[in-house]
Amino acid sequence: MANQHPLASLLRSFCARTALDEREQNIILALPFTLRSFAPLDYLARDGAVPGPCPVLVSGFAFCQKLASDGSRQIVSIHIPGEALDLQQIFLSRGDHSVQALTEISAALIPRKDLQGLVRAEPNIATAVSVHLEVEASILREGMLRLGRRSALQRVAHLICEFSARMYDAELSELDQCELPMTQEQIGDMLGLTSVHVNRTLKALEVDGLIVRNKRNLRMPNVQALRRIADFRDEYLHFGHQQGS
Amino acid sequence: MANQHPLASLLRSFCARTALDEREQNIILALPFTLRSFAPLDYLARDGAVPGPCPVLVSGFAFCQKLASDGSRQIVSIHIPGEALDLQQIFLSRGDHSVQALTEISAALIPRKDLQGLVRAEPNIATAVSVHLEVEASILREGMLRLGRRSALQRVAHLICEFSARMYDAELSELDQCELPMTQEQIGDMLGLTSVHVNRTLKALEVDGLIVRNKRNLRMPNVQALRRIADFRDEYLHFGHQQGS
DNA sequence: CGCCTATTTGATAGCCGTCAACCGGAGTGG
DNA sequence: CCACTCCGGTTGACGGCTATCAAATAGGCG
Repeated sequence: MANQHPLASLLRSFCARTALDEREQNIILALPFTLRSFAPLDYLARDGAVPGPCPVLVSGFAFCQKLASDGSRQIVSIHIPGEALDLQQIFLSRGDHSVQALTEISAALIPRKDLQGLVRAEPNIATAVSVHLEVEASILREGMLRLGRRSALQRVAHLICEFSARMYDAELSELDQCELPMTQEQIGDMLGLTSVHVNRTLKALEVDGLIVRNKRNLRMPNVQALRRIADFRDEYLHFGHQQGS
Repeated sequence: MANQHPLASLLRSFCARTALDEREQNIILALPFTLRSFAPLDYLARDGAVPGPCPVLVSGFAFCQKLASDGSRQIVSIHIPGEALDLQQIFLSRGDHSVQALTEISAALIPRKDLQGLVRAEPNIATAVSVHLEVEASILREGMLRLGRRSALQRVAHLICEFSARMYDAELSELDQCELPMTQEQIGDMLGLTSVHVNRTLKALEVDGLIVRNKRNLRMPNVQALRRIADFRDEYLHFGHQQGS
């Protein structure tokens, strides 16, 4: 029932990290929005443009990217159902990155004015939004460590660990199994590698028995071992009830 | 006069991006804090620890870092005087990165409770804090592009451009000149390079006439050319009056 | 003066990028 | 139904950028 509301899973992730009473929860669920579908690679926001309404992913996957002037792409984040896509920019007048659909998606578009008003009027909800921003920033920092200081094998393994951990936390998959919604080229654009090398690296992980592949579906027979070689610890994802004292 | 208040430059950067009236400005200046000095490499916050009071840099430089389990370090951000160091974590119960002094610094330590109370009671100030978080996140995303998709030469040039642009915006240096407060090893830890290669790269920039070095003091005879090869555009820093509509 | 750290330079190795070709499945149109 | 096309995935050969190892220089400080 509650799970059928398009914003239910966003609310769920807010409540997991910040205490919200019933009235506040209902205010979030009462936010105005319009549901819209997007095809793969459709833009939900453009780098340099004035931000539009804030999209919340109802189903499907999306990513944020930046382009270098030589055309090379860096995917800076990937988003799973239930996540807000553009909270990063509710108060900025220009986008600093683009947001694109990775798969077919359905998104609830919330007018920025309403979100801004909510943040002004409701301190607890404002806190929840700040926590959301802080967790996203934490994931970005871990992404920098991944890009700057890890080998290709570690990067790919780490991405798999992070993605499956987030999917598991959102109750969207098992911990030892997930379906990566990206092409190998997109994985490369996320990890600072070429698609060719991503391919070789996935194969190496498979030869080592750390993953089993079937198309883009991955099974991890030994999650502990995979996390060890990836140097993955999930603290930076700030799962669970993390309200500070 | 106002510039002598330890929080004056933080307030200044808030006001540059978010409209705050005089009452609100005075509330910020009335925040309780204790001034403290730190020696280079002293910790202001530790990865995994419960966050303490929030430090605001009054003088000197600081950085945030994460460690991989093999001991290699990734510096994820560098901070200049006037910046808040740990707003990222005011609402989180565990730090996800460490904060260390880069040089001798003086910091105003603000109790987290007071900051949290401020954010709850003052919507405009809460907005200013959110904008601060969003700008920091934007810098992290550009950092990911730098790490993932740029050559060593571009990375070093880009870092110089970013640092000098931020120092210039804070009115702490000229646009074509700055003093990098980091060792070459720390620059490497920021850019995903070794100190040896940073050294060679700095030399290459100097041979190309893009920088002139005197110890750690840099002069950029041709800022435009340096920015071009760095692929640096300052929009991601969200300078100026950026309050969204 | 002597120690320690930061910088500089050289030689070598290796990870990953580049280029190129081929494969395989899905969709399309004849 | 089958040929064609296209995109994503796979594999091999080769090269280059950057790491690694090593050593020498320079500067700061007791």
